Amino acid sequence: MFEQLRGPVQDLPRHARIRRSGDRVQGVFVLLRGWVFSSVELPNGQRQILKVHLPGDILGAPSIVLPRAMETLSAATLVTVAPVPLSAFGVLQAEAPRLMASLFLSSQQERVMLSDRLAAVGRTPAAQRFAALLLQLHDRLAGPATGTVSLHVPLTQEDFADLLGITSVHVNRILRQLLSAGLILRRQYDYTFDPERLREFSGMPRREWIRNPAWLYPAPGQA
Amino acid sequence: MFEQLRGPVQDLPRHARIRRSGDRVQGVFVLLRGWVFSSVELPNGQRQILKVHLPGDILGAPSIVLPRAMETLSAATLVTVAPVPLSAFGVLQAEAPRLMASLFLSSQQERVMLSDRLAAVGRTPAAQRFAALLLQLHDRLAGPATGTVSLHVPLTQEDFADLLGITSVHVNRILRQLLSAGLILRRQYDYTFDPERLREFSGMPRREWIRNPAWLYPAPGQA
DNA sequence: CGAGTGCTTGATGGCAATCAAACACCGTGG
DNA sequence: CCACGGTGTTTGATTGCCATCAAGCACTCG
Repeated sequence: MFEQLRGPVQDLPRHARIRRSGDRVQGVFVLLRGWVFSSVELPNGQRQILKVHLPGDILGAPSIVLPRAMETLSAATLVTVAPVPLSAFGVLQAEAPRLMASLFLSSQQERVMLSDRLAAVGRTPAAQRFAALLLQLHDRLAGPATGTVSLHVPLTQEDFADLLGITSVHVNRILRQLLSAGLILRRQYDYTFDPERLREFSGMPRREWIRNPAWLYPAPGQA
Repeated sequence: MFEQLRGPVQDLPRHARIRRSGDRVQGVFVLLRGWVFSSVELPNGQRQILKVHLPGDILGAPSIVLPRAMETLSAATLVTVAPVPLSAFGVLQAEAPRLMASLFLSSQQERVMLSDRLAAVGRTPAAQRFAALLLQLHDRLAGPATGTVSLHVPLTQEDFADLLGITSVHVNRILRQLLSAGLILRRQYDYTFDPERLREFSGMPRREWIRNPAWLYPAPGQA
């Protein structure tokens, strides 16, 4: 559906700004390839990364209720994105109400993830948040798994710092702490760990998601 | 619309749990009177309050994508609430697509507010977050104002602590710091301050909201 | 009038920030 | 070919925000 409504595809290098905080909101973007950060910049020059977006994600949706964008969208890797104008939502709303309901649901899912982050940043030490971040990335990239897993995470320690709400110096100390505790292994940007042990350490609950709620898909096959 | 779909009204005393984290999700609630906290509980027994809900708010919406509730809903004051079953969303989706789109928008607004909180908790000292909290409550209760304003906030310092992600002891020290700096006045649970000065101190941007986006309400009067 | 709740203040300690300085790696240009 | 700046990583020393522990006070309520 979005494919018909979206604009021309663009390739952008790492560190490129797809949209800056404060820009007039023209619409949203669809991420087709690569990783994108959505972040907030603070008056003192620091930034807090709100979310790492993976391919398939819709970028910049929260700002559709604002005249000027709240978040900066920046390319964490080489990326491919496509713009989607605001008018697309008008089309969806009129012609695909069920898809609109499904967008509503996915934004609730985003609220759950943001809430978990808020609780973690407010209440748990940085080492546990780092563990939780690795786990969450693995879940989103590969789904639940058992036994030791490997994960390629093309993020610098500076990126981790902005995600976790700490400094890059401290990221390094924590990483070293997890390495010497044997909780993770690392070679370059490849991380290896046991999800079970890491989850226990992180203290984060495992979340199950309802994919097709009964109220939206009344009886399988009738749709 | 919700009035037709909701269940019987209930009155609950302060500290009552409307729904506990982990409960099976039956639906959402509408808050008719009083203040309600939605909070997450952590393994170590601490809690992080995600949001203070004011009358008119929908409670527990994020958990509709989960089999078991993520947030605990607890009464901050004497409250009146009414349950809304999940099936109500099916009715809305089928019969009131525009209302569904409007729910989608308000959940984006919640994402913006959560994002601001996340950035604040991750990146700013507690005194500034306290200032931001007072401002946000004032904006939601009374709308933008100029000159000195007064605000009744029926929250204990323990409540503030769980909202800000600090301890109640530290809330007290920060409150005293703001008082002696002349940024706020307080008598009992009534706070008086100058929004301009407090906003400058807090470092939070002022947010404008789009109420009726063109794509949802194409031409004023046609709807 | 004792128990509970909420507020206040002091002393001490820890997690993480800040400041500082190397080191490795890489692409560029003289 | 090597010098060079830029980016990213690593480690040490010091500082500061906030947690923790502790204790006292005010107020309300059964």
